[in-house]
Amino acid sequence: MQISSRFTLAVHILACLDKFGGEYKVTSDFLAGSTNVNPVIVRKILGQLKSAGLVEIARGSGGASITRPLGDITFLDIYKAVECIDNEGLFHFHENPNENCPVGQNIHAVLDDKLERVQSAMEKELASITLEDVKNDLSNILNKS
Amino acid sequence: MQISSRFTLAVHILACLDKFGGEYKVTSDFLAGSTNVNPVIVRKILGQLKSAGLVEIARGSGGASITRPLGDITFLDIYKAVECIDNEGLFHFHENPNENCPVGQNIHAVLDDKLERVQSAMEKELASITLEDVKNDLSNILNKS
DNA sequence: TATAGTTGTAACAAGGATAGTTACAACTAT
DNA sequence: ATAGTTGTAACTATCCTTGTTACAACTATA
Repeated sequence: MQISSRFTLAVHILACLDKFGGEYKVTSDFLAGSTNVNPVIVRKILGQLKSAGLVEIARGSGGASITRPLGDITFLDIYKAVECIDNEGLFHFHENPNENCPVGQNIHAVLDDKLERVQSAMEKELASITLEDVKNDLSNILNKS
Repeated sequence: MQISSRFTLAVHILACLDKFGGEYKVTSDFLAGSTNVNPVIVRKILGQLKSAGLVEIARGSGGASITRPLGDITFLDIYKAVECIDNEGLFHFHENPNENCPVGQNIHAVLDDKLERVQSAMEKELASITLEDVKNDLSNILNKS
């Protein structure tokens, strides 16, 4: 099971908003062109980013833009915005282990803290990367060529 | 998107193999009873654990057992055994970003090392937990009651 | 050797998520 | 008033997960 492409798509979109925001009006059609993804999908993701407060979108006239300094937007912010695992954790438990079995009765309690540690490790790393890093690395590549 | 319940199920199964292995013949039906999951699903997971060298299964007569000391089986071993992400990484990329766009052309190169870091952080944590930990924590709970 | 219990696997179905697409009302700068 | 854009509903195809039935292959043991 993989994390959906909405995440990389969202990063791609945000990178475009930064890169082209000054020069062009960045609409869902514009972004659909760069990502090669359907404009409606782009709008859905933009909507999620907006709900998370990461972008604002001009109704009617069109065009989106980033609301915060790039260094203040982490991959964790983006991940949480587009990946709908609100109350659920990263791991999916089998539903109804047998309460009459000493293992089945306690497996949840035994695993919960361990799975929590794994999820935290992942989120900590996600939180250590910002859009600023993406911008810098992209600039380096573009300047070389 | 969540990691499938095959993972927690596999840990549950391995915990049962250790707990009941001396006393009972632990068959897929037995395990289906503790996990409350269909015996065919149990057999599939046992098959994956066998392919990974973590268990051996008695054909014909029935019953499975763990092949290694519990401290030598990490959550990462189990994760890799049951989660089929062989060549693919944890993150799923959108397929065909526009090669004519400076962002689309380089987004993959820019993100790859960052996503790799996230995946490594998660796997490192998975590798730090063993079935020995599960056994100990389970014992502690059972002794208290 | 015949039997009974078990494994391995195929085949199918239901359910949920992803991703694509069309369509259209609502909105707003010009 | 218009033209371009957003937000959203509705529908589809596809994939993955999980559950289920069915049955051939296997082996301990009676």
